[in-house]
Amino acid sequence: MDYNPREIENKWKAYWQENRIYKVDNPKPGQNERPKFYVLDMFPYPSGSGLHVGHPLGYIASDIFARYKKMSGYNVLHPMGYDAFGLPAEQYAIQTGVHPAVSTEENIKRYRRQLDNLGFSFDWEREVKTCDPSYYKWTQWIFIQLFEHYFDNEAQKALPISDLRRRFSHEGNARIKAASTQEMVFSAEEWNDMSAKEQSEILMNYRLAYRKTSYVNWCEALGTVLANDEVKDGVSERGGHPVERKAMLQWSLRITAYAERLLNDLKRVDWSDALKAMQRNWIGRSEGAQMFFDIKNSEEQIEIFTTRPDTIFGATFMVLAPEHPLVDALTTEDRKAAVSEYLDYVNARSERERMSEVKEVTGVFLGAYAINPFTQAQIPIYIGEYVLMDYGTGAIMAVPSDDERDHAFATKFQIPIIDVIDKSQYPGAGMHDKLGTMINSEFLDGMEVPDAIEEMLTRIEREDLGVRKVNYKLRDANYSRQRYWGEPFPIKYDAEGIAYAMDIEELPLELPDLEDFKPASGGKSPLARKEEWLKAEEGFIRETDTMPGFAGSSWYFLRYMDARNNEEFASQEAINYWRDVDLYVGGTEHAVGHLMYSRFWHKFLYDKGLVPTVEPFKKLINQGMIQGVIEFIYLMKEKLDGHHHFVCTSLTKQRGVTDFAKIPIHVDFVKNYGSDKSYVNIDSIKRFIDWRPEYENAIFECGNGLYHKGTFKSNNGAEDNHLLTHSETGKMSKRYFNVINPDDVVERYGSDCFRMYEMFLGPVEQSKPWDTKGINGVAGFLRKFWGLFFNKDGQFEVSEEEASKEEMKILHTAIKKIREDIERFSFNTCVSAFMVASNELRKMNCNKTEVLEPLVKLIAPFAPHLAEELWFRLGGMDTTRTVQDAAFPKVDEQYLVEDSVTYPISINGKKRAIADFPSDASKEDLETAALALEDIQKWTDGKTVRKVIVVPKRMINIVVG
RNA sequence: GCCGGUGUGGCGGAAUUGGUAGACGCGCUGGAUUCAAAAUCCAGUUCCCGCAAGGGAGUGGGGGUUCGAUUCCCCCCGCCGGUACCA
Repeated sequence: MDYNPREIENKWKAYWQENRIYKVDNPKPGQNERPKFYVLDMFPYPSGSGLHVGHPLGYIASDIFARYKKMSGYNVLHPMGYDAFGLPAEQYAIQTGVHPAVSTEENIKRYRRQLDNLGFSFDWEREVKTCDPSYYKWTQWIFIQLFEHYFDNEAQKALPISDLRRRFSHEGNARIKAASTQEMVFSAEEWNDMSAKEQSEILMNYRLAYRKTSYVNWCEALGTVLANDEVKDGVSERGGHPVERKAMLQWSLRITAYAERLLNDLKRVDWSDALKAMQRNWIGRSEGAQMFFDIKNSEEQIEIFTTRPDTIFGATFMVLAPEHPLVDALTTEDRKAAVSEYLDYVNARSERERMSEVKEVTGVFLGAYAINPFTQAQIPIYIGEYVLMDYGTGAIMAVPSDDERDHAFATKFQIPIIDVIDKSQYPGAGMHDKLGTMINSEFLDGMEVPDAIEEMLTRIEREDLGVRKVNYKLRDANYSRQRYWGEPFPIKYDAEGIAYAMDIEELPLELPDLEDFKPASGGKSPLARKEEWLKAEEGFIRETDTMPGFAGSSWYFLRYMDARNNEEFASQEAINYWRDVDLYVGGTEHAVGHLMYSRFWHKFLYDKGLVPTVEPFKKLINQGMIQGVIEFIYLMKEKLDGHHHFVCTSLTKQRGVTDFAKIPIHVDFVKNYGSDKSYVNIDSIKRFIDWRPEYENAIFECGNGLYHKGTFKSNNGAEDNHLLTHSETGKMSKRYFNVINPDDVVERYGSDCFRMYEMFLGPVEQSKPWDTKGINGVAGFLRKFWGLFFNKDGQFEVSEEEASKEEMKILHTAIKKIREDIERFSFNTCVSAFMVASNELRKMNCNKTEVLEPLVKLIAPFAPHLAEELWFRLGGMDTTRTVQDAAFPKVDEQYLVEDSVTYPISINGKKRAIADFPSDASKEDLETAALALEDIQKWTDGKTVRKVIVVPKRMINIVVG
């Protein structure tokens, strides 16, 4: 029988499903001797366009690994679900009126069908959907826990708000070191005298989930605020809409409290350096001093943060952020008009403009002066755009001699510049390098910069001018979205506006039905229009914002451990069994968003004693993107015989020619596709236009001259009906005719072939283009592999004869290679090893069970359907339900022992001969034998052999002079 | 700018601790089969010189360490990703 993937794949998919082959149990303690292994994929957002060919890359890799681990004796958790709340479904609802729940459910069905098509070993009985009330009940529950806890900086962990309340009433807050929004000091009496409202406002400063007015990223087009990681280059990551700064009352999560732990614990995880670097960057730790500057004729002080206290003798002015609270108070009468004009200018500028015009220096003098605490000099105070309100203290001491921005500012406003560091000893050092010798700095003169920094920090603390301080770029995470399709906050407000968490018994707070999904007026969520829902309880109103996309995804990996639990987010028994994710596979786009929030939530749950591990994801692999190949033709306009012709050109920018058209061409019309000689001819362009008439204009009517349809000239001027095409690698997109739908590939080649081909493309972590033709190689391999089990008449026929030593060597070489390569996630070389083994066995006409049976087990993680069919035919099903229950083959080293070794023999490092020598030959024997070779004597004749290097089983190198 | 990654045939890529550079696959060339095509099979395929035997060059460029470097070190260049008034 010929290899017919469709037939066998459908058969075994049905069998797996019926027999619940991939169901995974949570064993009772002591019940299951097998060690656990948790393999997780980042769950997808079920978008309307379905799964594309790049998605499955990571899923296939993790599926292979999961199956391999299972066959190696592990109890493997390998679940899948959907990140199902999100903006696209809501925007689709606004456009079409289709309820997000409906479209999301449809998309999920489609995703499921596509995933099933690829033969994954997911345990679907553990499926989670973040939009399901039985799931988001626990998202809400975790939010309440965050609301009910604060972060104690001494204990370096989260503690209950009730503890804090108790301590306040006994001792005030002077001795409490906790992460807080605003710093203030009160005594126990003061606390006890406060109204409930005042107390609640103070507690808000401490809660890990808290509400405050802050400048947020407001996106008018999306009608919602966005988190920092959802904004890229001043526009929204989704949709690319402009984002502006706006002060709003918002929920936030105090992730900054965990900054130090998030940074330090990166040491404990096995992630790529690139990813760790991204997280480190995002956290952005810097050490320095927080210090106060007095102001001339004022009681106020300006608090600044600096990493370079050593340069303070060069601080000749100060700059505040335009939003700084002291701006108004410090502005003198005569400067009011100028300052107000500047503030108008700043407010009118979008985030985008501010970012794109970074180089331009703007600012205005407030009229006030600060006192440099070390020189006692009066230095002018400015406001300027380049100082950001939400980093440090929103104010800086400016040292124009050692900071490019301060320098530019000082130059523009003609402020004195005092050199304080002599860098002449460090010719390569830049302005920001902490190198040099102090000058013009009184007691620091002559000191090296690092020593001067330390000396200043000590003095600042001793003289009570400030304190050592660690600052982070990481900001608290904005947690409110003015949207419908997200988790409602389990929060209600009383008449005074005090926020209360709902009781756990009341959860989930379900999202009510709506007909109209447009945002409500005043930048509010559409939920604000749903009055009966809003005022569900006497005297209380609900929060109308919903939670952001990262809420549900910050803990889903824990839910899989016990996905159907209605009493807890997951039972302690389940969590203590599965513990953490051993292997996590997903894209880099979540490097600072999801991966940071999940770690934060996990650490919080760890503080609460609810999870046993400090980090949720032990090892992480980022799969690369699968790109498309885009074939373009370039047509250049040229006047010939009074007509304009389009002329093919390989150099689009030659001779300053700008009047050309760059047309993407469907690969079906390209000859020699993928090579540098690929071309289209006129006939195929005509066919192309028949097929896509809208392209006729693009091809024949760019420019406005006359032209001859179908007359082309090649690059060298000769008449030709060929047009060279140019390939580029880029995004898969409909407009480039290069989108590959996995379903189509599976339809034609089968899912085993698709799986193996995606792996064969290259290293999982690398981005690479999809090459439509390359798949034939893998398809051919699978046919040949299948053919090993069948005779010339197409009958299944294997032999029980004992396999030869050589055949066993082929098998065990493959086992060794494939085991090692799976362990290091090198799946492309695994496929290659299968090809080598199968080619060699085919040459030997080997059909011995002794070789083929282990080979079937070996390929089972990669091509599960094919393996299952062959396993069944070999009779393996008599002992196991499925090949997945069989043990993954082990290497028997005895078959890998060689009698002889082929040695390359080099003269002065250049290979000159190859010879076989016994593998147990001594170094001396090898040397003698090598020197005796005819091919070698030719090179040594008349020369002195100075040295012979013999590396047993590797090579021999002869040095002659 | 800063941080990280990466650079190997016509193409995707392999070379795991410094030890035969180019595994495996695509593409291409030639042959077999066929009325023909597809498919399949066989052989070849880094580049240059040469009928061949053989020789030379070669892993972005330059230098270094070494008997020996794709691999280690220094400098430079290109590409990809992240980030950017972060004080």
